[in-house]
Amino acid sequence: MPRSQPRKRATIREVAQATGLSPAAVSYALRGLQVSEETIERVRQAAAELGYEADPIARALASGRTGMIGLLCGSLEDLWQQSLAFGIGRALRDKDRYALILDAAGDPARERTLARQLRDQRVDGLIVQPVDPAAPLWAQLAETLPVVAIGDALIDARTAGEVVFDNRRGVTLALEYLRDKGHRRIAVLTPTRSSTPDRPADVHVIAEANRLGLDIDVMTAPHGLAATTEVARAMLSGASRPGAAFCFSDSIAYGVYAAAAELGLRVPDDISVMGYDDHPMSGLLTPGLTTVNWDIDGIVRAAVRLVVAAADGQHRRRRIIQAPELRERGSVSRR
Amino acid sequence: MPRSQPRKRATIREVAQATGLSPAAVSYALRGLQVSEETIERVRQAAAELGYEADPIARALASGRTGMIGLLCGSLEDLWQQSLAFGIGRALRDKDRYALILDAAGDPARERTLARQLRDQRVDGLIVQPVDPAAPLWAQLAETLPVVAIGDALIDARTAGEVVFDNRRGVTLALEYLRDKGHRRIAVLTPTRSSTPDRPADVHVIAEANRLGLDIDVMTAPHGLAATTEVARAMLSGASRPGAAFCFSDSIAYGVYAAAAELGLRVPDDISVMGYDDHPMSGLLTPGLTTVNWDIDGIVRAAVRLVVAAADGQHRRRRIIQAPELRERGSVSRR
DNA sequence: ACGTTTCAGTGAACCGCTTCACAAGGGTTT
DNA sequence: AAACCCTTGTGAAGCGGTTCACTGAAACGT
Repeated sequence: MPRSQPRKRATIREVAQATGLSPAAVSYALRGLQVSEETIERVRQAAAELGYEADPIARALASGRTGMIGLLCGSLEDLWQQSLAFGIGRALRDKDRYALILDAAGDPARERTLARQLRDQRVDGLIVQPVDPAAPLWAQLAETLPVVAIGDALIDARTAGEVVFDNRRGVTLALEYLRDKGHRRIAVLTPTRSSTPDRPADVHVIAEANRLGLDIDVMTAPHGLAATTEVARAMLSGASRPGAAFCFSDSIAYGVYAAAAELGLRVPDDISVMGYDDHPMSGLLTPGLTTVNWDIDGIVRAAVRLVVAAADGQHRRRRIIQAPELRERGSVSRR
Repeated sequence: MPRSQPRKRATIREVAQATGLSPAAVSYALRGLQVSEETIERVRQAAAELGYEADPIARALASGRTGMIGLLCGSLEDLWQQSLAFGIGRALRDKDRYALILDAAGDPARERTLARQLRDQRVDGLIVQPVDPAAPLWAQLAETLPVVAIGDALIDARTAGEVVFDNRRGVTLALEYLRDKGHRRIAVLTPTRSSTPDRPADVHVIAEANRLGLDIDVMTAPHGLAATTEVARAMLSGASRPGAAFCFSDSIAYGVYAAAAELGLRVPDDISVMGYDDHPMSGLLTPGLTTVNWDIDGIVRAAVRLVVAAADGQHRRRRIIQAPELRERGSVSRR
């Protein structure tokens, strides 16, 4: 049947008419509630014939739920976070839910705006990897909406769950490894964050460095390969080049590789590099990037499980701690 | 002011009450329509005081528009497509619009379902990188919704615009390059697609190979580094290893690198590799991946410009052809 | 035989905004 | 002064579902 005009969609009222039922009955029937098996079948039939499918927007307005889960990423410029977002999107889809993915781009103000927007969009739950975990907004949101935080778990609120990176452990792993390899002077490259300069991970770095008697020099790198490369270039061509660079994400480490290549320096002979994340590409570089591995699949599963459970009304409120592992490849030399 | 209860949001009626206007007037005022400057100001004031913000869902239901753009990706497992999706998301945000990103995961059936869902979500426009460009669905959708296609531009419909990859040219570039390097026996690795086996790019490969007198062997690789590596491993350890592998995406080429490393083969000495896309990581590998570069920023800008223009009612209906460039690095050896 | 419970289904209000048709008032034209 | 327009604003009807309070009939217990 050719359909010259984009015929208007069938509404619930038309299905009601076709079946001789009330719209209410149809509404119930389609959700398998309240009505007899027989009616359900009859309604299904009619709906199929009319090509009826409930309008998600109208449904959202009336019921206050959308079936969507908001995903607010810290910065999608980071490749690992891209993978994470993609993984969560896929895991949600497997649970018949959809992710509304937004990117705070490292900006706390934007993060707040987007979080509100997500709430206004009536997402049934929110997974957030907060740029600013200390924002009071999270507590506010968590009162009305299941919020699952991924990260340093500093959200001081009744979240529906938290997937916590044991960054203290991750940092210890990395720094002890570097120390054991004989490194003392270490550049630490952390992602730029407009606010929250005293992010726990950074704090751990400083504390651990003190404990281990390391001489660290913290510098921040904006997101994006080009920007990171620039920072790395400055670090590498400075008067006194450190022996090792500890990068707070594999993406940043990639920038160090790029800068080193430009300057004709070799990894790890001229500069040792450590990453943090373990992105799939890290194993492909030459030399392979030695890094701190977080079980990304585990994180994805945990976050999705928590948020979906909470959205379905089962209160779990669990805190799942992610333990890191050192993934030794070849980017750190003995000194 | 402490807010123990998550006080209900203000509605337009309350703003109307506060200003002594009708809800209609408030609605107009907030959008700067129909009413006097003075009233607009007064309404703005009151809205700010009440913390009023229009409910996007109600607005969508009443007006039929959401401000969102749907983005339907072919397969987000591909790193280049991840970058593309991320880029489009960011570009849209810069235009005060939001992307609803969905992933067809290479499955035409899923693609159709998701496309319909996007339409039902009342997206104002749709950017799609179709898995199955021949599906009649596109024509249907395009009648009621601005659709911008990215890819081989085979969508036979009144799209709002198309960003076309000149794959013929890209393939020619790659294969001529390989021929000039003295390669004759070439493995071609293309992404698995459940349907549309005669994708134009593949067709071009065959045609060009014939023209150039190359001996090609086409094999398909599922998405994902692990799966790709497996296919590459089979290719590399087969009885008669080809001299070069032409991979239809950089992601696939990464799999070849991985497999080669596993098998102790060197790129390019034991196997030459060519990619297609030019993902940022390709320059960081050792050796750098020689590939066909598509201007990803240009694609992002073009797609976003077209879809936003169409969503705003300006009919452009342009077809923008993307010309590829050969990016020579070190993964192909002279034979 | 009668009151009570359960089941299947109904009607209407509502979710919060937009938009259409129309009206009141003031300014211009003829 | 009548006729016309423009501007600013109103009232009410949607948009397409959900949900609450309720009804009529059948089933049940005694």
